[in-house]
Amino acid sequence: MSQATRVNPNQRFNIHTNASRSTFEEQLALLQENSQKTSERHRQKWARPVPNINPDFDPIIFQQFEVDECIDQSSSMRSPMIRMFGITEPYFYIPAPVGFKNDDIAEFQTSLEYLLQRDMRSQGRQFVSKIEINLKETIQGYHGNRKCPFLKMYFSDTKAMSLAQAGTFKFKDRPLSQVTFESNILYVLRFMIDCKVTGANWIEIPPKKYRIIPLEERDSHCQIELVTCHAPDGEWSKIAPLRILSFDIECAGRKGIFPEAKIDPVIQIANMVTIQGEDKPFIRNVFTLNSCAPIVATDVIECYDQAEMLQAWSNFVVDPDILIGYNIINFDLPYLLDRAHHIGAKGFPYFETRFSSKAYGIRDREQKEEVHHSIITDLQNGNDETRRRLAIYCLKDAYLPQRLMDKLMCLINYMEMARVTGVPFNYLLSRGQQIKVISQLFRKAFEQDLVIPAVKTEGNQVFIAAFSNYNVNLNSKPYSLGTDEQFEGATVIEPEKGFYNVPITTLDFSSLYPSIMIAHNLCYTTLLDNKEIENLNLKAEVDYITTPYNSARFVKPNLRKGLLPTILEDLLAARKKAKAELKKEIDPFRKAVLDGRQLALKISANSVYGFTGATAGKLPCIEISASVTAYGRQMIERTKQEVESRFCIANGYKHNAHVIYGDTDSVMIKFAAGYVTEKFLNPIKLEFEKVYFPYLLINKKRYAGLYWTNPNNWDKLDTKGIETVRRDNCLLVQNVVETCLRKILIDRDVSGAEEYAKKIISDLLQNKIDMSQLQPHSCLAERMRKRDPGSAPTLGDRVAYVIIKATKNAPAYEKSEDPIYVLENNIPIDTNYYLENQLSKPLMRIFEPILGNKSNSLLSGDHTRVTKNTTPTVGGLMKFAVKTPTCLGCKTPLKGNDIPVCKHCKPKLGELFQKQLDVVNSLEIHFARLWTQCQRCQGSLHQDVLCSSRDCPIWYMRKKAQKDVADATGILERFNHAW
DNA sequence: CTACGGTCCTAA
DNA sequence: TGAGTTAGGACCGTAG
Repeated sequence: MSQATRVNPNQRFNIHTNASRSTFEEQLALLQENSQKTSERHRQKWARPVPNINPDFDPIIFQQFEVDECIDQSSSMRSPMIRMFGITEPYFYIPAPVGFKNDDIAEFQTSLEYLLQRDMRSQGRQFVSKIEINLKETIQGYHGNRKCPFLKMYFSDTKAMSLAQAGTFKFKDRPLSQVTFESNILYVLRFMIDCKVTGANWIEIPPKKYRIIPLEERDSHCQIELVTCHAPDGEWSKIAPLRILSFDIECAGRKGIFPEAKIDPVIQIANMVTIQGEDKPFIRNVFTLNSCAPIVATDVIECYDQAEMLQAWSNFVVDPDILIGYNIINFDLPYLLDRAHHIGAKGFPYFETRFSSKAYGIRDREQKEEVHHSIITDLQNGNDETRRRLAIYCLKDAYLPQRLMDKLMCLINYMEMARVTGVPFNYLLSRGQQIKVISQLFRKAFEQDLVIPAVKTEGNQVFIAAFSNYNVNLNSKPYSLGTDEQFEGATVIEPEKGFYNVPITTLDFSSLYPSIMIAHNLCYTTLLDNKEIENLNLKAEVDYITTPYNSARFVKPNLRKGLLPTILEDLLAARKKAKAELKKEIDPFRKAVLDGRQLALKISANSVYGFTGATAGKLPCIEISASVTAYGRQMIERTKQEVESRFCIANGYKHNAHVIYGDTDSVMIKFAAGYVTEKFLNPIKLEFEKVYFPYLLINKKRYAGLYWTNPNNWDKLDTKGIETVRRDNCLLVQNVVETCLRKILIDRDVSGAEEYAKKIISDLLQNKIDMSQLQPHSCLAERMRKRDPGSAPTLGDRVAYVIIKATKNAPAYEKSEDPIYVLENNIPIDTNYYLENQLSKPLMRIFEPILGNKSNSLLSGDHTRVTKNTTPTVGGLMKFAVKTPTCLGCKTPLKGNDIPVCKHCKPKLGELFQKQLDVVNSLEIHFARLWTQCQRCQGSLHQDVLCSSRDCPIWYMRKKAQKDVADATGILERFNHAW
């Protein structure tokens, strides 16, 4: 097939896209009245070439990204339809009653149909399409590999199906099994599994198997009957040239009030469209309300009416595959939709159906540099030059190449995940981990004629499906796990805390839990109970194993190879393959794809264990998960023993090995004092792949060390669980701890680290630490700071705050204050609080193992006795205290602000004036420098600074510098009264 | 003052 | 058709 016949992925929206394209063109004519040239350029750029394909000769090949479910309105059946793929009918299974024959189907179907029509309150329609008998096996438990008859029941719609599966079945007045099979799987996923479609794979529709639907028939039935689904390997692991629309909006908020869609207009929308794989955007434009001066390499679309602008934009957004932008899910998109609704802009319904109903997105907590709301309005209300400045700002937010690249890599990882697990792309964003395991489980089960029960949970007790065909107790049997109980997890070896200035060897099991499941054949399909052991006359150790968890028993692979072990083997093998290919690959983009793939495979393998242990989940099996962890505990314990008993002086080695720590699947080993000899290295060469040297072991799950994988260079500073990797600490703590660790572990300079820590403490007590460093820096705080109408923090949100001085033992809520307020009102920060409550403990934890008792001097030395230039305060009353003016020479209180000095200091007036002038000058220089820095960050030296991001450290410094200048100038002015 | 439970985040 | 697991440190507020 030729390149020309390959169709863009969005061809899947044939019906809708064509429809919108016609209105798009209509509305373009409208737009042209305003800006003919520009819109013409747009149309040419945006519109995907309508491919000239002939259904008789050309196949359609595309990478599908979305599979969804809708009702086919045109069909008299109102059939459910998977868009672009065709029609499939939902179904589920129940075990057939004993003795059920093909002849019984008609009678059964009639009775079921009757019940459904009654319950659906619809007499004329047929709900049960078909019932057939299939030989299947339940996934739950080993039953001697016997297949049994199941009734596969097809329905005309999903609602009827869910009604049927919730009801009680009867046949010839005998109640049937309450347990249904495969009735609780998402319809879309069901379809994909049955058709062997995986997320983001390539679909090929051969010639003559489709037809191009004329516009006037665009709602009619899709005629595609046969498609080829390419498994995502080799050639078909490629990625379609996606169109990525990156955009940003600006709203004209009222002064000091967060913009609300009902009131405040959208004034600009900047857009960039990039094709994946190309480094420059091929469309760069900005829609502006009112006139706007030209911008280089950018189409400026001037609109003179709010509704017109929104319409023009919604028409512009015909066909992107991916939308990105700062917080567009939570702010930009909802705002646009609300606004369009409010002002009655036309053309949004289409837009709405595509982007609002399924609003899902990759969580994006980046901080946008904000233009202050009041400034936006001023710029908007200015002339076309000021609006141009705003537009440039808006464009800058829409396009950041690095961000684009990051998002793309992220996208690739997701895509690989979709392909590996088989779920549609959007599930990865909107669903959890379970669905991925379910998808794989159903796929593999399908191949082996296994059916999966829809388990019912009652409280915390999970009931296994039980039914007559297997002669298992018809009354459901609860798991051995009682209500509220948790199963035991992994072992964490008690750490021998301390600083190790010797190489610490680490051994770890790769993919421990998956390997355990494979090695011991742990699976739903291999789990045994007493009854089956008796029935099938199975022999312990010969036919089955008993795990260390409550004597759970599983048959050996020769009787039946478990489904989970098969899935895991496939995943691990695929990962091995991906890693091998990754090693050979040179092209960076394909490298990233492969890396994403191997990562996806690893995560997939690891989440199988979690799935079996999810008591509130779809198919929990504590026998499996608890056996896995029980084996794991045995293994780590044994590893410790083996290492210590084998590598010891008694066995002819030079040193005794000693396990100083271990967690779940790893052990850290110290080989006595000093170095490790060559002779000793040899026999366990492979295991020396990873070494920490030096190594600081602080506590369980808390350590840091220099990580080596080859003897010549260290790879990285690895820190686990320490403040540096935790997001709930303020920046000051993170930075200090990080720097101290680097100095100690990399530079091996303990005293340098001490000095550094002392300097920081001294700076802190002298108020020299910038405020942005003192704010809690958790992701919750960021979430709270998101642009959010009404902007009042909801319960549970964390607010940006700093701790200020208040009366001793004042409750925390009296001591915390908004940083902006603090800055503007000169409220003293409680530096001691930060030292005692935030900095001291983390620092002590690091220095204590190295310095012992000496480390106390860090917190009590001379550096802590600096003069504190803060005003003493009395709680909240401080706000009302009137500051008494003092003499600028000797600080004696004065009667009024009119004079600068007392009479004793009057002779020094000139000298004091000069001094103050110097102060003002140097502060102004400092301020100017920060100003320039902000301008540089903004990308231009010729404009005012618009940024007021609360996260930017420079911003706080600048704000503080500005205030310092103002204060110093105020003092200077007092001299005016003297002459 | 300590003990304890709740919250948050991380290790694996 | 809502949700992977357990172990565990650090911190905070409160009960006693």
